[in-house]
Amino acid sequence: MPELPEVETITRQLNRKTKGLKIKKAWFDWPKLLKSKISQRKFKEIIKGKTILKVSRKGKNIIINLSDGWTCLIHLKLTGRILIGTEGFIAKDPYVHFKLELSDNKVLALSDLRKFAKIVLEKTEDINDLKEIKELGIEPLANNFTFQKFNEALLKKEKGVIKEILMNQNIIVGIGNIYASEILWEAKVSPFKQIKSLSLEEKKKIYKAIKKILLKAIRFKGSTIADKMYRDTKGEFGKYGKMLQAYHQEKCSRCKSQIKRVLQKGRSTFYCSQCQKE
DNA sequence: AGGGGTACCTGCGGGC
DNA sequence: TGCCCGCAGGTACCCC
Repeated sequence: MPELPEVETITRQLNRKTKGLKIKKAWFDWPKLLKSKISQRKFKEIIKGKTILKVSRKGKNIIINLSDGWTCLIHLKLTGRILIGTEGFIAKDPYVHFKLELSDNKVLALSDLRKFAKIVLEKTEDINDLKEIKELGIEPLANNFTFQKFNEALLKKEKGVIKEILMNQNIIVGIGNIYASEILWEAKVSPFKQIKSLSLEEKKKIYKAIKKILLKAIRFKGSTIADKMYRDTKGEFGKYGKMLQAYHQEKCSRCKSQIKRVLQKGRSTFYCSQCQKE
């Protein structure tokens, strides 16, 4: 489900609503969610009484810095949600598998229909050595995300098509299946183009589209599409879902041609065959 | 080393 | 109605 705009929205809300609060108790009913080497019992023991110092994002990972040198990492995968509210509000969601009771008597919950989400508890000093963080590519919202940096990142790969490269978290972080299609539509570049065959002009258009699309999607609090799966921490929809130009669309708003759907590496790609010629 | 296939899960909508 | 199939916003791991 969540790509950079959704995770960024959730992270900002989490930081605003839970920074400085204490964790009274941890609860979960799906132990496979914990991917730490730490046991379930130990996890509960460690997290109890910790203060939430800061919540930030690295790629699609939510990073929760705790007191006493501990950090909790959450990845929402396809159907994960973070909800914050009263016990009554949380109880309305049938897929809650993890809860933190907070010192303001609100609950921070992780809901996940498909149970793919994961939680890792690690010493803060070791967090950057985790494989899910260590290998991450460039961050498109960072100040140092210049065209130069983007171009260098693309040079990491000699083979492969642009759509798959945009989704490769080891090259550039945060872009998933929806925004890859949206970015290439905006840039008017074919998703089938081999990385080596891209002109400088095309790479510049993709670079601009990445910044434009991701920032705009964040302004509208992410994309909720027809399945209504994505919600923010209040349970509200992301409004960018209604503004998508390619993903699950019928017609190109620029040239009125049919938007086509094709499988790439098992994932649906949407593109305009007129605007995005190879 | 890196690519392909598959596993991890549940639900929904469409076709027969 | 019911069953089977394909599809879903993402990795992670095994095998060659």
